[in-house]
Amino acid sequence: MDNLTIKEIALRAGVSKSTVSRVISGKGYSSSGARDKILQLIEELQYKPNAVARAMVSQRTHNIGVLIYRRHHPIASHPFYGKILDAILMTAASLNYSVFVTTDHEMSLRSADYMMEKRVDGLILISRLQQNVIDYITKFRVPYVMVNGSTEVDGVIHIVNQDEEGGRMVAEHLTNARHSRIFVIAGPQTHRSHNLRLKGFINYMAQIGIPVPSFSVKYASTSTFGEGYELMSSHWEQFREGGYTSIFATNDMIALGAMKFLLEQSIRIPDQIAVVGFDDIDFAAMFSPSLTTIRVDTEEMGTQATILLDKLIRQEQNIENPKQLMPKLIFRQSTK
Amino acid sequence: MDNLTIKEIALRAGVSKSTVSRVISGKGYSSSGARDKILQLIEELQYKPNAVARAMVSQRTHNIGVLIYRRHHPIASHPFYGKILDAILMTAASLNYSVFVTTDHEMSLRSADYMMEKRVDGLILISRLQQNVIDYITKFRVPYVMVNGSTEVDGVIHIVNQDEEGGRMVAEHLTNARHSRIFVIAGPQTHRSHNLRLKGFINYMAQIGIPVPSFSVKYASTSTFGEGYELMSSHWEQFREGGYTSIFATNDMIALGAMKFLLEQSIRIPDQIAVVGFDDIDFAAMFSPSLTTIRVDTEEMGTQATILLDKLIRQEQNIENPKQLMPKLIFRQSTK
DNA sequence: CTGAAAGCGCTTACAG
DNA sequence: CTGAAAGCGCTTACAG
Repeated sequence: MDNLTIKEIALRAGVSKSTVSRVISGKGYSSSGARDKILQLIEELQYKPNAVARAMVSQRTHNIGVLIYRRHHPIASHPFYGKILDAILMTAASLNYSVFVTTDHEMSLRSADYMMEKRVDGLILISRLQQNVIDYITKFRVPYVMVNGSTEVDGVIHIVNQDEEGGRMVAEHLTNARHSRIFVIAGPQTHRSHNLRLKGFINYMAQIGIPVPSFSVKYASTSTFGEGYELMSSHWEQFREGGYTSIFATNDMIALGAMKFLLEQSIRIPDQIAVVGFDDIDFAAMFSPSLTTIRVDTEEMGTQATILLDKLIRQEQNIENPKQLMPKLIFRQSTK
Repeated sequence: MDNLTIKEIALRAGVSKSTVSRVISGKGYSSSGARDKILQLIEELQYKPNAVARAMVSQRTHNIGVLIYRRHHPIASHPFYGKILDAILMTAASLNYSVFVTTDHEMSLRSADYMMEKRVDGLILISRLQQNVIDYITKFRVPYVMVNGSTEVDGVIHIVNQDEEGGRMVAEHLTNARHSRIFVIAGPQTHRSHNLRLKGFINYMAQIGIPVPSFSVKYASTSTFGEGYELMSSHWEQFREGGYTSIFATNDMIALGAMKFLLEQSIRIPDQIAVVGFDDIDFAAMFSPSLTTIRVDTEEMGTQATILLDKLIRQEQNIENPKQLMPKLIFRQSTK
């Protein structure tokens, strides 16, 4: 059995390819006699229209590409970006798109190149995309949306969390619980979200008259578990002498790394030290003690991104830039 | 600027489309004069060949599809399958394939359908695919490989871990540390890996004369953290009265859930109870205490799968069925 | 209601 | 070394 084409169906049904095409698409007229026979043949022979040929003529592939940039290894399996990807996958399926997933470590233009050749209908760019990539993609006039990117680009749909507000929430939560000596571990400040989370936190503290001294803030070069552990370990002396009673880390991975170190020192959390993270990755709830954190609605991010991209692709008018997502405090054992 | 095609390049270079096509592909002759001019034009105009048109004529899309089945939500972000996916993504890129990622909750044929229409060059099927899906895919003669599937199908390349051997390793590790009262929490036995892990464990115990009584084995209906926690909680009385000194769970998620419960009861791990999991997901090392487990080489699984699929696609002769991957004991705090 | 023809953007023999 | 022609599997006006 060779590739089954519309031609074969037409032959067997004793009609022309045009007629077959019409009944498949449901557009244009067809006699019920022809229709029944063709439909039956399709069922019987399990004919599937060739999407490649369709894309060729319609100039629409019904494919979208997801480009995720991460310097380090885990990508799809990343506890935060993976969630966004999952939501994209679900939503894309419901809108009848297939999705190409591409990861890029070097942020070379190579992965973008692929997408251009494949002629995807649109692109979702996740995480810290560099300007040259954005320029490049723009040049090809492919519709795209950004999710949790590091930069704001004019006129580009960019789906982000209200990170500054989240930072404020942390400060509020901790100070309400009478903490005033708070140690901060901040992720890479080149990334929009880490930067704003820290900013929101610091501003609130200043406002209520408990300014955060700069020596209380340590900067991590990567937002990883290992880095959280290391930073906590290397500043342990300073921490004890400083009389800190709590820690805010600008993401859960860093917070969890720090907690691991504390637990190994037999510190009781939250009795001796309270800890707050940010993101609400799955592990945050599973860790023991579970981690109080600020939930970022990753599902909504992925869903929104896909829906908006679809609108862009269909050239819908008046697409409004999405509102920034509102984060939410998740109160767990680490501050209870 | 409209879509830039080979026709436009030919026009500007003052040659025919055939010639342009030849210099792009590098096949066939071309005068260096023509070549230089064409190459320059391509560079200047940033021409990208349309992959859809290419696929149309070559009957090769250079796309592969990854089909992951999970009954419950997390898919790409799954700590185990996500890792396999990452490895596939990396390897596929190096072999010049783009990858469609599809997830399916209902294991309907719908997602398989998409793949057939898109005419992917091949498919990677992950996790518990049902027979009807396999039959369906087989009918379309699309090359495919299975990874960590639940069933063995004759003549199908199936990449799996030596789970039975892994189960044996756990038994050996625990008994070497003088544990004889071992409580077992086993994941769904319909899944090949959970089944074999348990089997390997039980057989070894029987061999060395410490048979595992059936009341010491509890079955989880899903292999999740929540289920591990619940099972531990609901059998806590029995556990204490049984004088157990250790736990083996057939995957890390279950083990971690059980540990979380134990820690909440202020049990000291491993002093009072030792715990061993299986998989070595990232979180196993991060948990406090870190979890002793059997590492499954997910990276190798994904890499192998992709390489073998590529061979299948290129119709290479004598492709040998891959050896089952050897697992490895990772000795951590939970049994130290 | 239906068929012939042209075309989507490429590649691949085949002449020259 | 190069160009004209046919074809990959569809869809879409356009006649009839």
